[in-house]
Amino acid sequence: MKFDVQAIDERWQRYWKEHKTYRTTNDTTKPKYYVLDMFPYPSGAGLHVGHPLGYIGSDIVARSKRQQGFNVLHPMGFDAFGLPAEQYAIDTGVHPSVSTAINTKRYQEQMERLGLSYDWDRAVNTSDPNYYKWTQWIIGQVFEHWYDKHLDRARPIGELIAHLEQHGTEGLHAAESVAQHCTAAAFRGMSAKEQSDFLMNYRLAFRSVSYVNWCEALGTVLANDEVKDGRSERGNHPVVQKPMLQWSLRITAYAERLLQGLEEVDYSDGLKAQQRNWIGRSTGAQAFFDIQGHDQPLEVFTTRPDTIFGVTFMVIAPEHELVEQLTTPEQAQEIKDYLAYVGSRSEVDRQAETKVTGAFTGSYCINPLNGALVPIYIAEYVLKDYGTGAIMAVPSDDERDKRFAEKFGIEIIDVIDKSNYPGATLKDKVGILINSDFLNGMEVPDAIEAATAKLRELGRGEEQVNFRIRDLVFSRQRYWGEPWPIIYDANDVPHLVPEADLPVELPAMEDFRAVSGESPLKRATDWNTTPQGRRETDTMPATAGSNWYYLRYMDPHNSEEFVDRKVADYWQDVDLYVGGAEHAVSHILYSRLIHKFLFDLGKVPTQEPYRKLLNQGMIGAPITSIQLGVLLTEDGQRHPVWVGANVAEGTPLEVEGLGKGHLVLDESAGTRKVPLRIVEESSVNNIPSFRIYKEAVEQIAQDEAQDAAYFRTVLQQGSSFIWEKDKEGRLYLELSAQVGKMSKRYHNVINPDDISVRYGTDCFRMYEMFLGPIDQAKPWSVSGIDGVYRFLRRFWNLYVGNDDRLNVSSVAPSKEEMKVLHTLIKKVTEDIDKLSFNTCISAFMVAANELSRLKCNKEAVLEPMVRLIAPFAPHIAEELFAALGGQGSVHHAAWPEVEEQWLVEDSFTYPIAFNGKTKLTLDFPADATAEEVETLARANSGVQQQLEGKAVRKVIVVPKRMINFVVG
RNA sequence: GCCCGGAUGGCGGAAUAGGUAGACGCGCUGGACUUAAAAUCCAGUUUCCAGUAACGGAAGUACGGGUUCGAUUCCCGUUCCGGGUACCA
Repeated sequence: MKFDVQAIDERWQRYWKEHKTYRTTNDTTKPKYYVLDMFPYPSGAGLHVGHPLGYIGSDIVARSKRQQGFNVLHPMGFDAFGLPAEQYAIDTGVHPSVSTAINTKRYQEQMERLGLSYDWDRAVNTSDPNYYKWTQWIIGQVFEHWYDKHLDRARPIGELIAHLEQHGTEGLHAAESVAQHCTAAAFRGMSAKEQSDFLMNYRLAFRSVSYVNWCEALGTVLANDEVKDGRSERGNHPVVQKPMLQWSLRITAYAERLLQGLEEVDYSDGLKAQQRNWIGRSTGAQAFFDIQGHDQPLEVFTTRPDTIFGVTFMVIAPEHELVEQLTTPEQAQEIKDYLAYVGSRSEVDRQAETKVTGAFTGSYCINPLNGALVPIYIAEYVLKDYGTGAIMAVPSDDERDKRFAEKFGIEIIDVIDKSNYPGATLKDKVGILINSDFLNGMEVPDAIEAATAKLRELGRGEEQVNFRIRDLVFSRQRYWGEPWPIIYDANDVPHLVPEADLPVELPAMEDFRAVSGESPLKRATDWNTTPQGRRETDTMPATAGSNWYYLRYMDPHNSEEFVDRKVADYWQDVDLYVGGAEHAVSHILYSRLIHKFLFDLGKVPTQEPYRKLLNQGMIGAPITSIQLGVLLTEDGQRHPVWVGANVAEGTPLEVEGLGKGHLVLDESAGTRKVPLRIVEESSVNNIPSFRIYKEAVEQIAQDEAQDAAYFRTVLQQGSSFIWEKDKEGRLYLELSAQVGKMSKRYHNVINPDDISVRYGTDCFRMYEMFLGPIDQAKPWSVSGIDGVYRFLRRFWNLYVGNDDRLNVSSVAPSKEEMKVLHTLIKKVTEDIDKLSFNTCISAFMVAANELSRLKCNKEAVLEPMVRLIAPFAPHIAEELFAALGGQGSVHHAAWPEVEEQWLVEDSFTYPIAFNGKTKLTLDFPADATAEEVETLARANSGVQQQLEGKAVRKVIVVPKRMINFVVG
């Protein structure tokens, strides 16, 4: 048996496929364990080395749980709807379903080569009609439900209609977009369209106006990703915020439960904090300010009602519905200009802005507690969707309000005296009220209560809980997504497509461009015209398919239901969910929402989908660039040339054929990305250096890879190369480099394939795990992979002699050998549990080093080690397991048990510290008491030497830890 | 801007109920084996000072403070890097 990693990989991957080694049945007699990876979007660049980091980690857990006797569900699938495939289709004319199928196939092959133990029979694809039928069904159910705040759950819309018909809105406690009131008679008297519009205010999937990035020149809505500095990334056209009628999901109805649910799940504190902040619960008060000369009051939400006597202006969002009415003729131009400015600003820009901007409407409102006249401004720092889109500004107690007041010359009234709280900032809710009438002398918390009570008493406000989270816009004017299963009748009333008619499949189309903001589906008139009426042409966002996919894996072929309740009762929830930190908020939050909704429908047994969550860190790669400079020759000619990144402006240069001159770096100079694949990395005086060699540049001419075509066009931009010579005399150029995200557009995607082929899959797997803690971001580098390869070789040599024959002995192992084995079993078992895979690899290395040193080839030691390494190196483990006579697959063999008897230590090495500094170590019996240890230590000559001439003030002894003499 | 995370030798990292900082691996240096190279094996490798030598001395976990007999670990502040910021997935 040879250590031929390619042959071993191939043999066992074939075996697993043929024997369906990883098939999972819904066998309810075994305890279940569900390990899930976030499924990938199958992009054209293929799998990169960052993907497997999580996949390998979860695979190790899945395999070890399988060996521990669990029925393990470990599936994989594809999040196949999305923007890039559609953009690619627009660019190339290749239908998204075609490119998606190609990419999906490639991803699956790549994953199979990583030896991941997925049950591919359960694979799902969100763009498959058999899958998205159920996405449509679920979202349809969301449409058919409303939220009862009393019972705290979703209820069928029919029950709401019944209530409205009998009682109107009297006694109704429903989650709603705006406060609505009507009597039973009034409701019954409405037309079908009026009733439908009335109900939209309550439906959990509803239509309303929201803002989108509108690009007039492209005639389409753009993703935030496609907008840079208020302009489209493609074509550099202006982008404005435009209101559009869109479908949304009422996630706000579930805000409280999404917050509470965090208590019962095992996510990191940081992640929980991010979710909490996203939900953003705050307690405060609503307050109504009458507007001078208007009937309607201005409603604000404030967390600091106590500061109401310090209100010297009001700010409403530029999109606030009252802006037009409040703008006086004198201020009309100023407001118009400001609105134009705001319209060009993205939300991130608006919130990130440190500069204060705003405009006065010309109107005033009246402080309900002291009757003061307060000017009303609009400003971009107030967001339309947060609270009521209006704030009462207290410049003395809020940083942003203060800057605004200073800029616009508005009065500042101090209302809080913080002199009793040294070091307290404006953010701290502490102090004594001043200049505040009946609140004077109160502490802030009491004043908040008193002010709220006063507002309530006057009928001008009430205590209120507010959430930062906004309803989730769920419409896209795009082709490549699930069509909304909605048909509008002749009265424009939306109706859900009946379950029997699902899925609503995408029509065959060739042109996917959106025109004048309408979905491309609008042009598929054969498809969108039905006897019942016209179809909704908006599609759903990519999150629609991904927020419930973990349920489909449980029962992937069920044609009656998205998942059988009995099957869901068995699998319950995901025990371990592994995926990128970039999904930590939105994806997790949205699937938690859908899960809770399905729980309300009685379709799933649990309140939370993911019991434990692990975010793997991103793997970065160098983004390398070559410098294009200008050679200004003595005759005044300019020649574009490629120069090393280390060559400075003004350096004298000479190029054969062009002549002498010097380097100029001006606006026609710049840098161009170089495909990382053809770059050589080296280090000079321990400083990493990236170079492109002349050979690589010459070879690019025949290179057929995609990035080669790109690079050929780039290289034409320079007429010559200013090569440098390395110590071997090879010609190269120095490149500049920074570490960044692996992405096709940086040409720095590193594929796992080449590495697996060269070193074998097991080496690649162990190397990725050995890089460091799985949850930390790290740069990719292959330096060090040789060390892992050498380890595997050494591990193999414990079993196999130089003659390539199995060489194990049945002789009973020594105590020392058994200690090595059981130390390893203990460490690896514990560390898998802690998801600390890098330290598992180190432990294997330590054990292999020890056993090599001991020249141990005892089967009683080596056989359990094969079962222990199986989750990490599944191919080599199978090979050795079979050679040792194991039956079946090692991946179904039992996990080794720790026998503590081998781990007992007789003595402990104590560090002896003096004033906290360790000076020497001494061995004492492991069972010695603190007093005995101190006596033994004091008797030691080395200790006495240290203590000579010094007074011992205190001795601290922690048995089996350390000893510290405090001297002085 | 706001929210979250991170920072330890030349490099990836190890060690937290606070108790020997640098396990393991890479790289580098020297040696063995070899005609030679590769592979393999052995030794050394935080920095500075001192030294023929030794269980020699000092400093050291991004930076500045604090708590403690003792801090990489806990607390306060700062800097830099990464992720998210609601239509990339």
